[in-house]
Amino acid sequence: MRIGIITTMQWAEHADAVLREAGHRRGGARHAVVAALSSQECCLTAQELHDSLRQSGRTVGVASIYRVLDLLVERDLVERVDTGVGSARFEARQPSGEHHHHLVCDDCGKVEAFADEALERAIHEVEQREGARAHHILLRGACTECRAA
Amino acid sequence: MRIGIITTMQWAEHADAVLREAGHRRGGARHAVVAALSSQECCLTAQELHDSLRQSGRTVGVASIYRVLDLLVERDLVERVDTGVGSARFEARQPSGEHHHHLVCDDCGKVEAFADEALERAIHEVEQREGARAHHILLRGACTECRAA
DNA sequence: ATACGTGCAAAGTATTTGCAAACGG
DNA sequence: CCGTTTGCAAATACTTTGCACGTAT
Repeated sequence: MRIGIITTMQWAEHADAVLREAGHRRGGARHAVVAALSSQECCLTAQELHDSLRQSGRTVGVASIYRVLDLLVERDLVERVDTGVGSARFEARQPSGEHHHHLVCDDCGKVEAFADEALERAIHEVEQREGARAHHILLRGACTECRAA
Repeated sequence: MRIGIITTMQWAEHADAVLREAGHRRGGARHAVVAALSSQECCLTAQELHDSLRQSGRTVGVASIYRVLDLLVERDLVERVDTGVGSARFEARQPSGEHHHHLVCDDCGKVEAFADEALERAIHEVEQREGARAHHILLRGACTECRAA
């Protein structure tokens, strides 16, 4: 079970390697954004990244954050999630293909993760048939918190 | 096969009925937007709706278009599709539950529709399990045109 | 050394809001 | 009549771009 498995920790190195091979230099902003993304379970907005970096003492211009994210998305290193509520969200894409999808709360806009194997199998078939390279699924409903309240 | 089937033509009346029961009045802008959506197979942007209405001689303020769309989305009469490319898109939601999903072209940004029964079954189960009310699936890849080119 | 990366501020889109007039029930 | 709906313009939210400077290779 070791082959093909790349842990979250290793994602940052993987991203750096891909970009280096593509001829990109690694400035401070990109390094900080990649580090922040790699330590994150679920998707973040550009603003959240910006705030989180500032709190760790490394202020990065918001424009650089968007530019780095663009680059990462182009290379399929990061997935962009558009929930339709607030700004776009971004999360690291594991090269293993392992991933989850999201539920957006109708009430408070919060985003939760979910995963399902049968669903993945079904969508993988459709993906092949339609010649697509990637997919993303969005559920709408009440998040755990709003359901309880 | 007649029970439960509501055709596209009937969607407009259905929408009007739902909104009337909710205590909304039917002004000209809303009527025009509902009519435009009902005659449309696939999702449109607010701008496309605006242009299309102007061409049919009924100019509607863009703010009203957004307000009407908000109302329709709130009542689950319209589905909002965020492709991450350009603006949000909107399409009529058939009360029968019949619907399709979309593929966004990485190349030109065009949006194509697709449907799959097995996929619907799989996602329906997840929806139940997670307590969600709706779902939407986005594929990314090359559209028919860009694949040919 | 030299081109790429970065930050700032300005510009660009997409969408929402305030307000007064028009209009439906 | 009264409160909703509408259109306009202004405001806001998010993202991209221009440009001068820094810095990795």
